[in-house]
Amino acid sequence: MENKIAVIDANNFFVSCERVFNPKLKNKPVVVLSNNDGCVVARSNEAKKLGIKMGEPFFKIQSLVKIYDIKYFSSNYKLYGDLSARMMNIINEFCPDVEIYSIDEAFVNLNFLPDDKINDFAIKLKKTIEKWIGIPVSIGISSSKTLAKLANDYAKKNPSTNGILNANDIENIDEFLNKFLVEDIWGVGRRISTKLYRNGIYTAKDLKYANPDIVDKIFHINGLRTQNELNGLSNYDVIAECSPKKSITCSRSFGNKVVDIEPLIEAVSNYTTQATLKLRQQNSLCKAILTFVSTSRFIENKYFNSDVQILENPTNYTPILIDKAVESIKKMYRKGYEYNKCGVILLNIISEDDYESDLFVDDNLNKKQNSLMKILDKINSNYGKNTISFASNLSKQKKWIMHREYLSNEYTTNWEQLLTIKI
DNA sequence: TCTGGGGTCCTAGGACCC
DNA sequence: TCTGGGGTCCTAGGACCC
Repeated sequence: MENKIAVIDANNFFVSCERVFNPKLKNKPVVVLSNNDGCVVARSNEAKKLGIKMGEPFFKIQSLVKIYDIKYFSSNYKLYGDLSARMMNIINEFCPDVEIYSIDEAFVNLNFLPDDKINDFAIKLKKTIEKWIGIPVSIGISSSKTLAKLANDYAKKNPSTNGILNANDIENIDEFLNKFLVEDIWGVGRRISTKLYRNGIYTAKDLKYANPDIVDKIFHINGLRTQNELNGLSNYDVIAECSPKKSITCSRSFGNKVVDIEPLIEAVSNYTTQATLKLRQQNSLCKAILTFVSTSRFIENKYFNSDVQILENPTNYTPILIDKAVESIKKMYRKGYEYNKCGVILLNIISEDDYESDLFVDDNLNKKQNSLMKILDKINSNYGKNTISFASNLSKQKKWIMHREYLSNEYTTNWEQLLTIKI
């Protein structure tokens, strides 16, 4: 029996989320912007047709926005995160093994179904998601993740499929693969594509039959895996358990340029607070913290620096990590630059359970710190983020805070805003 | 004026050891 | 003073994903 993997992927997810609570946006060109309203990160099909590219700076499309009356929104991650969770719950009700791959995408294992039930099952799943939460999805099915992604891609772009394609049903799979350039394949980016083209490998079909030695030379082990997957041999399993993060990043571009050290310290303290909360939520400790500062990439007077601090003992205690990050900022800060971004990355993450306390660690102190953090997390989760926060996070004029001028309401997580919906 | 954020995996090369 | 080769660990950087 053939292996059966499906990938379920929301169409233009952020835009679709905005449309759920604002039906007037239907059939109109809509874009969603990145933090600070900088770039376009999601586009409706109508906006795609106008030639707006993924990642395009918003200021560059101003004239298009006016001419075509394009609607635009800041990223509303609370709303998108909530709708994503609902979508994943529905998928989970249908399938035992679900791998949540990204905010809008999941791989599922369909081997529990007989072959002749697959298509009806996919239709039902798609309809249920659309009916219950109003998000349109596409479904691709095949014997490997890579082929399922191609099937999904095709289903999304070709209305005749009704948004679902089971590649296991395709009679002439080579003909199908010949429709895709190598750069359309999951795991093949721009750099590798260029090298493949230079070697005469243009389409997915070409890569399927390419000389493995050449593939290995330019694309290494991952290339060979992708090649296997194109041949229908699954090299990437559906991994249902969500594994703890191996690194946790928190960084933002600033709303305004920053030249003094104080706002940098304030921002980095804030980001460290957010990152350590995530660390505690997955019951982990980290052994190191990397802090970085940078100016814009697009100006002459550039500066980038990063600094790693190894911790004496693994920890998830916010004050210790803030101290380290602030120390790094002080070390890296240079006068005369216009900073536009800083951030922290928690590294060498281990599970709390795996940490056997060191002979020299004051175990009592550890326990006190732990319970203090738990109380703080609880209060902040019950009474709102930043009900209690750290001294270095407090300031009246947060110059660095990001702009989100065109934010929609948090309809699903804030009931007061729910009442403002106009139908 | 205005150009995102958060991840993972792999490789090459250096340091070190025997 | 000369100096091989293999193994391991670590880190920086590259490439990719959404």
